[in-house]
Order: sequence, then structure tokens, then C-alpha cells
Amino acid sequence: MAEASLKKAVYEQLARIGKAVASPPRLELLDLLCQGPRTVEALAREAGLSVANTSQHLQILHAARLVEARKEGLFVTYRLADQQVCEFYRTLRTLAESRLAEIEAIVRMFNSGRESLEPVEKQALLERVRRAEVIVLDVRPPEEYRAAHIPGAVSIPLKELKAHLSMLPRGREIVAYCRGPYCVLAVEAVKLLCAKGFRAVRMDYGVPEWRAEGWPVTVGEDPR
Amino acid sequence: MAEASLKKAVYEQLARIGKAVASPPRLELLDLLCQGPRTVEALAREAGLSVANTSQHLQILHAARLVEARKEGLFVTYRLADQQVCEFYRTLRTLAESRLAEIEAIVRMFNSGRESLEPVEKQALLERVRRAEVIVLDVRPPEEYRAAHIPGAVSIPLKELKAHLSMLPRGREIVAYCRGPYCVLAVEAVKLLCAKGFRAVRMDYGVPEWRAEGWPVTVGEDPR
DNA sequence: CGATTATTCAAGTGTTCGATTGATTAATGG
DNA sequence: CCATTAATCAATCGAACACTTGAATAATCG
Repeated sequence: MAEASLKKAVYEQLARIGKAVASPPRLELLDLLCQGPRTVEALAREAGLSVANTSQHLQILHAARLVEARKEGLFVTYRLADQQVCEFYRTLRTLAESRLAEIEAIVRMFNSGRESLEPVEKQALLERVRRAEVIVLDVRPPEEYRAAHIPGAVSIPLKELKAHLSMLPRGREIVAYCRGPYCVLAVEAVKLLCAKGFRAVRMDYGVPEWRAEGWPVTVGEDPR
Repeated sequence: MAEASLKKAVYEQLARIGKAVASPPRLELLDLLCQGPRTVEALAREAGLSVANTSQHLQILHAARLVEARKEGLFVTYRLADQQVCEFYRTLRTLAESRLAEIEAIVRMFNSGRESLEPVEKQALLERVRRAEVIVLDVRPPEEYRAAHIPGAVSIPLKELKAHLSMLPRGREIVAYCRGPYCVLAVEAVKLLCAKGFRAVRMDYGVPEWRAEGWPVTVGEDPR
């Protein structure tokens, strides 16, 4: 029966994508690549994997056509093959959030030991950002800021925040963001800022979430 | 580091969904369940799997909370846990179509041996359907028609089409649809109808695609 | 050219997955 | 209450996968 083989072949192709996202380390790599292109070494370091292992996972993602590799000098830079891949990853995450109660439980458990950091109400924040009533602070590493950031955001990586506190005004409210809802950089930043007397809140949006809602992003350094 | 374990735990949860869609038979089961609820036996028959194997795959899908099981008398009926699961499956398929050239090649190879059956232009068809200028023919099994169908569509399962040709008018154009772009029921129906002198074309939309674009569907028998 | 560095390759090993088989449970009906 | 039927469970075995290790490749630079 020709139908059987057609269907089988199509489902095998779909499963290529499925297999690519069936492994926690690969999902973490995808997540990182949603923030911007990176070298194998950087990905390995940030994901806490060995370089060889990272390379192999990246090749699996590449075989599923989710990422692309480009050799630049001595380094190989990997990036998402398409913005659609980021959208797919976000769809997967959204589905997991709504179907798997475990995720909520994990995040709750993680946050319970800390002072409550109510994520800023999205709608309200988007309004205030546009009216420039707040300082938007990007605490991710500078490469990620350069790859894409929220327009008007100030880049101070978390690691350098302590040393650059004087760059921030004390009067205005500071809204810190990082990679997204499961990233802790902004949580840490807000803890530090509040301890130092700043008015700071966390936004649980990252650039992918921001972009997914149709807002513009700035690439490179911010013109302002 | 607390962050590491948080992230690890979240990616493990996401991978549960990924693993669920990493196997061709499970994808086929999901595809079938997007058409409507079904018993284990029916799913096994339609997917060409053993009952025990089907049951195991369904349990994996259930563990990932993508499907729900309900015992009704002697039978267990499985259904999608949520319409969002169908949307996720379609996102996966769309991504695969645009990223994996292999899929297009497979479909082309499959169609090449047959008379060309240009899929109806979507926009144009949606217009003509609304103006009732065409007969819309649902050639899926009757349970699937009952689970959901395009409003106004006539149900004649492919298997019974030959015996019920007299129910169809010869003058008007017939647009046949089935489960979606990779289903061959409508292709077969159009072949038969054209051979018998009807004006028939295939629509490569199924109910999931129709619904995803925001058009209404009818549940149960059609009121007309 | 030789040393260095980033990445990939190849081989090995323990684990998980996938399908089959036959037994078991659960609901129904005579 | 036994027979029947639908579904699941349990055990099995080969295949595929994940991670490690150490070697190989490829680009760069002194």
C-alpha cells in the first residue's frame, strides 16, 4: 500500500524534530541559541556540558535542521536556522507549562526560599516602557544584548552590576529582564538592587517573548 | 547552585513532551486523535500497530499529559487532553515542512505517479464554500465526521463512496477533504469521482487546519 | 613550520527505547 | 459465575542513545 509508506515516511520526518527536542541538554542549547548565536565553547560553558558532548548535541540539532553552523576563523558559530525555530520552542514550552503542573511546582519551589519577586504585570509594564517611565535593564551577557534587546534597554550584565550601580538613577523604577521566565539573572539583579536601595522589579519576559508578541527589538548597540 | 537544578528540572519537563513526539507511531496516533477520540483498538487498526504496542505508546502520550483516557464500558477511549495539543502538533508539522525539504520530496514522489490533483487554492475555496457554490464532501470514517466536520459538509466515507455516487449532483463542483495534507482518502475519492464523470477536486485541508484558521466546525450530525 | 586552540571524530560503555510475546486484569453477558 | 472481549502488564531482546575519553582535523599565529 503506497499510503502506508507515505505516511510512515512523513511521520519519520516529523520525529526527526521530535527527537531533537527530546533531550534536556538539547533544549537548553536551543534556549540559549534563542538569545543569539554562539560558539560551541560558549554554549558548552553556559550549559555546563563538555565541549565534545555539546558538539554532538549541536550536530543532532543541525541534522534536524533546527540550527546552522558557520565557521568563523578558529571558531564555529551556531545559530537558529530560522526564527520559526524559536517560535516552535516557545510553543513547546507554553504547552508544557499548561499541561505539566510539575513545571509550576518547580518554579514555585525555587522561588519560595527568596523574597517574593512578583513578576511585573505584562500589560502594565509594556505601557510604562513605552512611556519611558522606567529604566529597562538588560542583565544578560553583552553578546546577547548585542544580538537583540528591548529598545532603549541599558546593558549591565549581572556580573558587572555591583561595580556599575552608579550608572543607575535612584529615583526611577528599574525593570530588569534576562532570558525569560526560567532564567535567574534578573531575579538575582533585583535582589541586589533592592538591597542597595533601588526600586527594582523583575520582568519575566525575555527577548523571545517580547518579540513573539510583535514588539520591535534593537540589534547591536542601542542608538540612544 | 540552585539555578542549575531549576533549569535542569525545567528542561527535563520540556523533554517529556519532546520524547512523546520523538517516535513516528506516536505522532501518527496524535494525528489520528486530532481527528477525534477513539478506542485503543481503533487506533491500533488505523495506525497498523499491535494493540499492546498501541496501548504502550498511548500510555507514554498520557504520561506526557498530551492525551486523556476514559473507560467507557469495556472500551477505553483516548482523546487529546486539550485542543492546544493539536495546535502544537500542527506547529511541529509546519516547522518540519518548512525546515525539512525531505517532506516535500516525499509528497512529490508520492503524487508523481498519479494524475495531477492540484490542491484547491485555499482562499478561493473558503470563499466558494461560504457561498455554497460547491458540495463539500467529507470522506473520512463516520466517527470522525461526527467528532467534527466542516459546516455543511456531506459525509460519505471513502469506502462507501462507490455505492453512494447517486447522492451527489453531477453539475456542481465537489470539493473532497479528509484528515489533512498527508491523508490520501480525499486523493482516492477525487480519482474515483473524476473517473465517474464528476467535477471533483481535493482540498488539502482537514478539520484541524480548518479550525486552526478560525473557521467554525460542526459537531455531530449536520443540521442541514 | 611547529605550536596552539577550537572543534569534530571514533570507539567504548552503560542506559533507555521499541516492539513482541504471553499472561493478567476488568467489564460485560449469557 | 464462567466465557468473552478490551486493555494493560511483565518479561524479553536487539537497536538506538548519551556521555566519556582520547585521537584527529583545521585554522591561526609566532
